[in-house]
Amino acid sequence: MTYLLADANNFYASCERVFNPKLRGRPIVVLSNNDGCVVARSNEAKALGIPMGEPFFKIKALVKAQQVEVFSSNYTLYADMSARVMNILQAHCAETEVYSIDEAFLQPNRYGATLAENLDFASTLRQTVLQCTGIPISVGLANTKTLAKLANHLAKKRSPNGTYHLEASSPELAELPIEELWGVGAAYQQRLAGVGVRTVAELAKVPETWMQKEFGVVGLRLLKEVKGQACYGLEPPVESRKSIVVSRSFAKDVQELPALSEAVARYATRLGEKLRHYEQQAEAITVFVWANRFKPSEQAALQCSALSVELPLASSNTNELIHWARLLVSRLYQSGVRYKKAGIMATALRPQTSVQMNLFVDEGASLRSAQLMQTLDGINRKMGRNTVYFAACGNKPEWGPKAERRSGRFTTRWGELMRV
DNA sequence: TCTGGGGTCCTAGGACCC
DNA sequence: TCTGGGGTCCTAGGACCC
Repeated sequence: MTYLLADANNFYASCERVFNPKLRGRPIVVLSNNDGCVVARSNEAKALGIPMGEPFFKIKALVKAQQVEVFSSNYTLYADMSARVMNILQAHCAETEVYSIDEAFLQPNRYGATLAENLDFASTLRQTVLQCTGIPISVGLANTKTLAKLANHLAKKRSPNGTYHLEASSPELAELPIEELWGVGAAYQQRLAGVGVRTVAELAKVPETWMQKEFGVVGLRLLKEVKGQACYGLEPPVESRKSIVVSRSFAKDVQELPALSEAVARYATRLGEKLRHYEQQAEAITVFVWANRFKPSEQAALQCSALSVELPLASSNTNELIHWARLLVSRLYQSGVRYKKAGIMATALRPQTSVQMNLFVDEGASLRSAQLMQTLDGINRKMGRNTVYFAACGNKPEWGPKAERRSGRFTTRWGELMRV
């Protein structure tokens, strides 16, 4: 069985380039929320030595000197471009697993195809996506997902036509450091380096019993996948999430309870929208607050604190979510702490349709509030997010999000169509 | 001055039960 | 002297991913 991993090259940067041809050949970086960190770089930006995840303020001088093009995240645009790419992949492959916004595992239509035929298929697929969307992708081929990911990495680095094939016996594995492997993060890398395992080929020689003892079933599967034994298949799309989180950093530290409370009310609003969008209700919510970890004076214990509550009745109602969120945040709040970030998480999710009755709850009222939410969502969908919102969310706060360099939402907003 | 956001899975340990 | 054993469920924390 052959797995293909199709992965867009520098996806966010490529999206920006599609709508602005002047950006061709230029260094581009895309920033995270609040214009905080670098989350995507064009090849030219990588060549300038800008690392992934670098705080923006640290590269401002370089950006100016090298005339790097800088963009705030435009997730509306990226999500729409992603859908276009995925549609094409799905149209050409028998089986697909959309793994993230910019990558998908695929299986081609034909069984028993030769390697040459599969490589040819991958190359054609790449051409098609580029032609139809303007997004360049690379395709890795292998008989396990882990090796296909690795092959994709090589396709980007070494292959002129953006495709690459690997197998367990490929000599390249001796040159590839283990941290390039899907499933090896900083902790695994360190522990493996501690016993002298530094390359993928070295990992492949480790006894399975040792691996299982030290790294559990996750480690064992990793090892087997590297040796060419598939442990993971294509996953069907998840029909319901297990948790939903909304969290944001503040553009400025927040020290007062009313401001913190407003922020959490906004996140609760967004959480309600997401829950209703997925037709789910939460049985419990958790509120988090983070002290600014870059201010050494804060007590370490306060870096992140959280409180949860079980809702009396599973809900996706913004009004109720705000009510409980404000209660939790008022109990978490400590004066004198500089808060940098807050968030809210819905857990114990259940489908919206299964109505849980409760003797002490007025059903008529909950029906009316469901209608209110529908109306609210309808207006905000039509007129733009936050056209109508709860007073608890406040107005134009100081801590509010920063996105000073966002490009137009060219494909989803009539008012932001591309100008030529 | 400025440091992202949203997920999943696995494991260990405690509570509880028979 | 000597203090069961095994199962399930839940949660917190750690690891990973993009």
